[in-house]
Amino acid sequence: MHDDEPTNLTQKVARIQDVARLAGVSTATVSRAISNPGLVSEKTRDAVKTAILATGYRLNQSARNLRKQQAGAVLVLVPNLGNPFFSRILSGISEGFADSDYSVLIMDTNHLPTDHTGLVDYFLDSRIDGMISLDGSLSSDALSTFETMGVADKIVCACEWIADHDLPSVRSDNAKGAQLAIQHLYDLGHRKIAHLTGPAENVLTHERKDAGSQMRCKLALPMRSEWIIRGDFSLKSGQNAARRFLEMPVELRPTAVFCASDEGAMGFTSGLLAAGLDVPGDVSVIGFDDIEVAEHFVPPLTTIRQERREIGIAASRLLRERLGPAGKGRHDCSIKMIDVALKQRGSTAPPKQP
Amino acid sequence: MHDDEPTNLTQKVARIQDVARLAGVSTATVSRAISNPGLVSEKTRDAVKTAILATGYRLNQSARNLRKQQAGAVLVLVPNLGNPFFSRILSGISEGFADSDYSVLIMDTNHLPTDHTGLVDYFLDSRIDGMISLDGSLSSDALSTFETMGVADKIVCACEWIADHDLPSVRSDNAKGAQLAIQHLYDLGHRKIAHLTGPAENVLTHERKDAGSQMRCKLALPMRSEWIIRGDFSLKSGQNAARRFLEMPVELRPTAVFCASDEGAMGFTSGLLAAGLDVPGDVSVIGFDDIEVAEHFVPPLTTIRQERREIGIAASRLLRERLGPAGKGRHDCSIKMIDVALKQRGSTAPPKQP
DNA sequence: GGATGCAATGTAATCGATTGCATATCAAGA
DNA sequence: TCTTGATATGCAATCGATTACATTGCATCC
Repeated sequence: MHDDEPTNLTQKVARIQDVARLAGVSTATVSRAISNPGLVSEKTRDAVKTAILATGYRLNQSARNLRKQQAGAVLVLVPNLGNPFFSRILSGISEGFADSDYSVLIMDTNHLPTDHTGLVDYFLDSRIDGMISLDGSLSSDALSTFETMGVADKIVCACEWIADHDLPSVRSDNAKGAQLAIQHLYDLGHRKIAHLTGPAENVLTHERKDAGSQMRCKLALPMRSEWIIRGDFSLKSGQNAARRFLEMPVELRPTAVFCASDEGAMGFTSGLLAAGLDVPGDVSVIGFDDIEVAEHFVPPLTTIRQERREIGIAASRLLRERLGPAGKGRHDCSIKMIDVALKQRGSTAPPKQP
Repeated sequence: MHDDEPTNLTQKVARIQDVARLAGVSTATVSRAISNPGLVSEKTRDAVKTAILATGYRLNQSARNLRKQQAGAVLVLVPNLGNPFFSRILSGISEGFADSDYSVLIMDTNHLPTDHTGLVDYFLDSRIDGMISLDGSLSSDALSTFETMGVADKIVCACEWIADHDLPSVRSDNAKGAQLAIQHLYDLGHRKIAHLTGPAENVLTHERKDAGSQMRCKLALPMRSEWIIRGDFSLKSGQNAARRFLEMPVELRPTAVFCASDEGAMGFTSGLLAAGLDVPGDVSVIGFDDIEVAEHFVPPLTTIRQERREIGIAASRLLRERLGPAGKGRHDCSIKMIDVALKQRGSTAPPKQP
């Protein structure tokens, strides 16, 4: 009695029929006026436009999707939503799809069964048309399932990519980033430079470590195996690394550390500070990523900036190309490289005794 | 020539027709066997099951959605995806919908036009059936638009809620959290306790501040206006607060600070440490949220734990109830309160001179 | 004037599942 | 034997848009 509103129930939303009737044309014309305006005369187009406004018509996506045999959605796979590194990429992706008819689904692979084979069901159930994976650790099983089901060409990678598979991908110029980092430390006068790596199986880990090593080699810098400290991108692994660092005999300690991630760099720095060392006074630390907190860290973190929003936008563009009518038979392994830059802040300085 | 696979093109995916033919029944029966098994005899059910397996049939969600006049998706609004606080809630929500036919869309309100009125289009375009808002700052305009379009009863709030509107919501027991925090500091011997607030217009800010003040009042603790420091939940605002703290004459400085967020607490702590003070030696700091990094912070942060995954799960449950056939006419303003707990770690200790 | 071609529009089939209504079957009760 | 009712199933309309194909109108050219 107090919340019966029959008005809302009887007043159905307008369908394309209603628009057509009001505009004095057929539904086909209305449909064309909406999604292929070039095919309709200007007069008719206007009539349709007015009718749409008058009826408050809104296109029913479900109906369109059924007829067009599409899902109207894409899925984004994130290794860990709790990692703030991914947020900007996600917003870039959202932005990239904002002017499209695609909805963007986001899923955390952390909370998925480790066998990602089930993801193919999303395609098969026509829930998604395409996929962007920020996770380079998709199982090989999953990949081959995608291939046999013929959906592999609707997947693009961003940030991380999948070794031994030629999915198109968008990535930062990790090698250049590592070079910039080493070069920066070198220019400050550092000669004993350590590296805190990412997790063992990660593609980024190798890319950054190898490029860094090559650079040190090129600059004829000394290298010691203890100076490669295993980490996993996390704050905690950075703290562990600090412990390892402090265990080294003082004369063997590096004067600077290039960390494969900002979180690792921050954890490492915290660990050193807690032990009474000064950053950058005693040790210079440089990170990788330039996440939001990096510049608010104490000391503000020198790091390699990844243009995360750019990556997201580029990935969405890439996927949209592939999903569009043009990009059917494409199997070229395109790689879109996004530039990186050194952000010099307070965590790096010349060494005490050069 | 090298990647022509006509097999994949001709071999259409099975439709319900194909299953029906193979099982020797009508499509109606197949449909019922799938979504309302009780209506079908066991023998038929088995036959259908075998036929589904044999054909590799997968239900086409678009078709079902069109017929059932639903979108098969829900939208989650997040104030800021870059804030790791939300990740667990999101995974709780995902989990809550995992066994349903709903897809979960995630959207960052940060990157949306500030007038959220446009969100109603998602309903109108039949792209979503419901919405969970983690953002308490939805505009009043948007809310009334939702109401006039009759979709307000398909929205639930989580974490934050919307003042002056009676949307159902799931939230932590913020008042209890504030009380626990103050009580903890009191038990340690602190009498001069400051509070670092959240952003001014936020519902959580008021809830936590007011409950904290009441508690201090109840414990007959002194209160000074400088001891309420405005913040905005962010790391940076915590650092600013540290600056404010250090400007106070030493004799007026509180011995403990209850921060309305972990990020704020961490920023505040960094600021103090950078100035040479010790935490908890000189000042005890307690946060709110228990985000992942809290326990890896140096010192490990004492905080009020919110069961974020629980919140997400409860919110999804609440929304599913509302979307189900039963929950149509419900307009009760249900509030589901999730319990909080004190996590005692290393950032709080008895004051120096009690 | 008639053929030709293009532009604009209409007709109606189609996408694939769901479901109201009708029907068939069978057991129990009168 | 004939109802009656319950159970299981089938028929066919339906959801709302898209689009292949057909048609119309009109300008152009020989």
